[in-house]
Formats: sequence, C-alpha cells, structure tokens
Amino acid sequence: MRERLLAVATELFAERGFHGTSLQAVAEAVGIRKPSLLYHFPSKDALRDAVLDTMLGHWRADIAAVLARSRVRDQLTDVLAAMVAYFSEAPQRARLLLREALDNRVGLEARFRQHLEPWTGLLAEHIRRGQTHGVVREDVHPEAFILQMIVLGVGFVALSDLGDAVVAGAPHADANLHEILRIARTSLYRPRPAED
Amino acid sequence: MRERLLAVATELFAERGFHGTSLQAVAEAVGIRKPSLLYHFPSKDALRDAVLDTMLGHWRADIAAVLARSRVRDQLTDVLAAMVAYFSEAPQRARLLLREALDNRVGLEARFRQHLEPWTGLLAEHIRRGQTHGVVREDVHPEAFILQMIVLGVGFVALSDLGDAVVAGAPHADANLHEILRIARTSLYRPRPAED
DNA sequence: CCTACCGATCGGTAGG
DNA sequence: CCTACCGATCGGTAGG
Repeated sequence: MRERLLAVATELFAERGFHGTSLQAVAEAVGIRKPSLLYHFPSKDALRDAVLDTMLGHWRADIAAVLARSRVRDQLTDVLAAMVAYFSEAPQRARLLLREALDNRVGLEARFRQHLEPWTGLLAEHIRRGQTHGVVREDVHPEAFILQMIVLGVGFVALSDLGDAVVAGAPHADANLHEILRIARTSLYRPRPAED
Repeated sequence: MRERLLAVATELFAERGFHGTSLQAVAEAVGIRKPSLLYHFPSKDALRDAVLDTMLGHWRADIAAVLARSRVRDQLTDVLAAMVAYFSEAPQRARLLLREALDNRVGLEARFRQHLEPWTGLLAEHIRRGQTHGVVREDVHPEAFILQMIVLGVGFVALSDLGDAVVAGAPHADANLHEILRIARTSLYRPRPAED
C-alpha cells in the first residue's frame, strides 16, 4: 500500500503540484480514506519527502549503472542520453523535479547534495581529464557544463509538449532529443581532424 | 493600483506558485482587502491571465528591440543573451514561466503562439539562411535548436541558485552565463578556418 | 474601496 | 484501516 500511495502521489504532485494536490485526492485515487493515508505518512510534508527520496534514489542508481558500463570517450553523452531516457519513460519525474526546484528549494538542494553530488563530481573530473588529453575543448567549464546539461535534459522532458506552441515547425520528440545530444557533443568535444 | 497588484501578484505567483498564493496574501501585500482586489480582477484566474499577458508582452517587445539593432551574424546569440539578461534582471519572470508551463499548459501555449511565434519564425528562417551560406552547421535542426535555447535560458535563470547543490564546484552566475553562450555559439556556427 | 458573510475544502486529530 | 469531527483558510458574493 505504501508503494501504491507513493506512485499515485508522485503522479499527482508532478501533474498538479504539491499545493494543487489534496491528501483527499491522493487517498481517493488509491481507494482509501484520508485518515488512512495519514497512518502511512504522518503528514503531507512526510509524503512529499518520501516521494522525492524514492525518485532521486532511482535516478542515482540509474546513473551509476550507465557510468559503470559506458566507454570512457562516450561517457558524458551516454549519461545525458540515459538521463533523458530515464525522464522520458516517465515524464512526471522531470515535472516533479522542476516543481520541487521552484517550491521546495532547500529540501531539493539537500537531497541533490546527498544523492547526486558523488557522480557529478566524477563527471567533472572526467571532463578535466579529457581536456588534458586534448579530447575535450579547453574552454569548457566542467561544473557549469554539467549543470546546463541537467537543466537541458530535465527541462526538455518536462516542457517537451510545449514545443509545438513555441516554434511553428513543431519538431517532434525525436528531433528534439537528437538536437540535445548534438548540442552537447559539439560544444563539449574538440572536432576530430576528419570532421568539418 | 492595478499595476501594483500585477507587480505583487507576479512576484508571489513566481515565488510560491498560483495554488500556493492566496488572494488574501496578494491583497495584504499591497495594503487593501481581498474584496477590493476582486473589484480590479473579477477572479483569481483573471488575475493570473493579466499577470501572464503583461509579462509576455514585455518579453516580446524586448526581443523585437534586440532583433532590430543586432547585426545579422550575431543575431542568434544576441537574442539568447538578451533573453538571459531579461530574465536575470527579474528572475521571478523565469520562475513564473516555468510554473505556468507546468500548471497551465494550455493557457501558456495559447499565449506563446500569440506573443512569441512571430519572432521564433524569424529566427528559424535566419538559421536556415545561415546554413545555405555555410555559416551555420548543416546538422542544426532550426526549430529544435531554438526550443532548446529557450529551455536553457529560462531554466538557467529559474534554477541558477540550485547550482551549488548540484555540482560541487559551485560555478557562479557569470560562469554559467558564459558557458550557456559558449554552448550556443559552438553548437550553432561552423568553426571558422582560423579556429581550432 | 470597505465590512460582513457564504459554502467548500484544506491538513490533521480522536478514538476505535 | 474506518467514521466523525476540528479550526483555519480558501475563492467569491452581497450590499453599501
């Protein structure tokens, strides 16, 4: 039951926001009464915390798996692609993250530090190594680059269905994903001799 | 008074969200009573509409001015820089936009179409012209590129104070802005012969 | 622009 | 896991 509540709460918080979702709505969606929900999670804030921790925990595990199996040269774009894939398979995750970044900055920051900093540190170090080997452009700012790629990946998934309205040509999701990876690759790696 | 209400409502909607902001809070912040607010704006939704229209109207005017005075070669990165500058001078604008993209998709889409489509069309055409002249990379997808740059610019400003938590190095705002422009430039334009 | 007031819904508790 | 209930606050109206 706890897991069903978490799944439904994730969905509703992502779609309508924390303040736009009542405990009543969550309880109703899983078929129990509100006070029963409050037996599993002692308050609405406790429910939010559990939702967030569960999601970031999954993300961390996902990224660790990609880092472990990816070849070094492709590691960075692989991680970006994995990130977009992770969020695309359930876009509510990206929306939830964006919402929490706006609604619950301090809470999200603490969790980011705890769950994500280990591997962003790895990636930054990786970029620096690529720079000394001449594979990565010298003018890349490692930390800033990683941050922008996260913004781009999360933002892309969360806002992808807005695309049609913003630009007339209405690129579909594939084109957008392809373009993100192209932007990342081109702005990160030095052109190889054969290219261009 | 109408303008003061709009300014305060923009601020509060951006910071706490539409559902997290009560009419009582808006009225109190400008020193009137709630029913008096409802004399100026007949409902909370009408207030939201007015806030959004005002902001997007300003943005459109801002972009038009930049397009008018910018040189052709730099037009795209100039627009991006102007966009980041516009949002940076009042980050609440970026947060408000992100929130509305999540909370009020259809309403925002309609306004985007109305306010922004004219100039995104211009920019896409501009990219295509750059491609036939060999200045812009052939593999750039114009519409997708523009969309990603908007996501990046808005997302960067709205989420910039999260940077410290995500990556250890804590790049400050200047480094992030510099990195965004570098990413845009590198992934858009073909390298000139002298470069690299 | 105000006071006074409305029904509905909010998060949460008591008690079983 | 439930019924019954709490005070507080919500958006909005009546009437001046």
